[in-house]
Amino acid sequence: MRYPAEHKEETRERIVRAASRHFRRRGPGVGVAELMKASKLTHGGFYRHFKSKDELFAAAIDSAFDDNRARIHAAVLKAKKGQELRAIIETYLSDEHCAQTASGCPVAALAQEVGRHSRAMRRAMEQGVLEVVANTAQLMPGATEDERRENAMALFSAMSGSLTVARAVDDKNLRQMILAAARKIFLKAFGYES
Amino acid sequence: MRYPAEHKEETRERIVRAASRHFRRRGPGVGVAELMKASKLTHGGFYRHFKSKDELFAAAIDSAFDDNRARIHAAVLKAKKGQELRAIIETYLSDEHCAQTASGCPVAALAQEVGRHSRAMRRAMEQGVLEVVANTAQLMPGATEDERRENAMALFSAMSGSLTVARAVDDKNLRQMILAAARKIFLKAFGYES
DNA sequence: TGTACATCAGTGAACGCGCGTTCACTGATGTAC
DNA sequence: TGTACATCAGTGAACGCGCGTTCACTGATGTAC
Repeated sequence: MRYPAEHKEETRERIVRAASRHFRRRGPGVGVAELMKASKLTHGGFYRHFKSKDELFAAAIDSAFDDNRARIHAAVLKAKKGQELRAIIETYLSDEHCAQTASGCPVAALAQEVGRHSRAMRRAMEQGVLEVVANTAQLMPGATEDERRENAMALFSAMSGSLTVARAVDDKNLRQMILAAARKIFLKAFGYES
Repeated sequence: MRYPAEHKEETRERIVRAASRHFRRRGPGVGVAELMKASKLTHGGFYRHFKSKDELFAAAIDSAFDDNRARIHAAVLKAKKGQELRAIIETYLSDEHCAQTASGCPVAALAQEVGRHSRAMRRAMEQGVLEVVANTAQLMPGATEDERRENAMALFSAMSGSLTVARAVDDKNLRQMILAAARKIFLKAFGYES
């Protein structure tokens, strides 16, 4: 083989990561040519790496959940003991996360389109959501593991809605008001009386 | 004039209502030809009624918020005294609403795409959201009007996320679990201890 | 060590297709007289 | 009351364009000998 075995795999990864950001910022309608250009390649080479645009889209969702996990993980590490859940809520519903769609949560960016797409997409979304839930359940209130997972599920799905609506409105003050109001009720609902 | 003055306006309304359902079910990508076909018309006549597809899309969002208001209003009317907010939460997060994207909440169906569209779209979404908030604020907990509006804003944005995620996952049981978990935390957060 | 050949990631032109939009036309009905 | 004309919502062919995908080709490098 001409290239070291990792070369092709590295290129693929580069395409997936760039595409993941593009899909989140611009939506699933962004074209293959533009996605390849973002990795300094031309569109013709696309099919050496992916069977179809849909295959890339599914891989991009997975990659986006990696970003999400990293964001949450960083927030938890920085938090004081007992304040981990507060840190997650405040990070997820921060003005920064709201402004950074491209590196942000794939649920808040893509879930509505995924709901209209194929089973494969919905499974990619489902798997990502379940992973987040599994990773954070131990931080949730609840007497049983099931209850903690339910709470994690409810919290993340709900927070994604507040982020989505904040991004969908035109007025900047209203956007911040939505995020602030959401932080307030989630902090209260999850035991942080302010 | 050939037709009674209302004829054209009635046709326009028919197109908007059918398009509103189509956009919610299939996304903003659905074509003009298909939208017109849904009203038993051909695509050529489209521009007698709208300057562009975007103009129809904005009108369709407005129309969708009418459906939303009707759904909420019906739930409130049927509710027992003091249980109005419970009725709203249970209706919005019901399996039925989840299954009926076409007649359902436009925020849960379209807000993510709207966030990527023009100012005009975002304003249509914003206005719809503000109207729901204004219409339901008096049912919310809170000492001041501002507080009640904040709570309404937080509740509706958050519920739309849970509905969106429920629709985006593949597994039917998980879908119902998400809705149930969301109903539980919102009922609790808004004062209905179960 | 040097040379001929094989490999294959990446290139860029080309494809068929469906999109939003335009436009010349139709034909049912209202109006003028 | 009857006839010629004007109106305009709706039709369907056509437009330019960008899309996802295909394909013949390139050229840098690894391998064989």
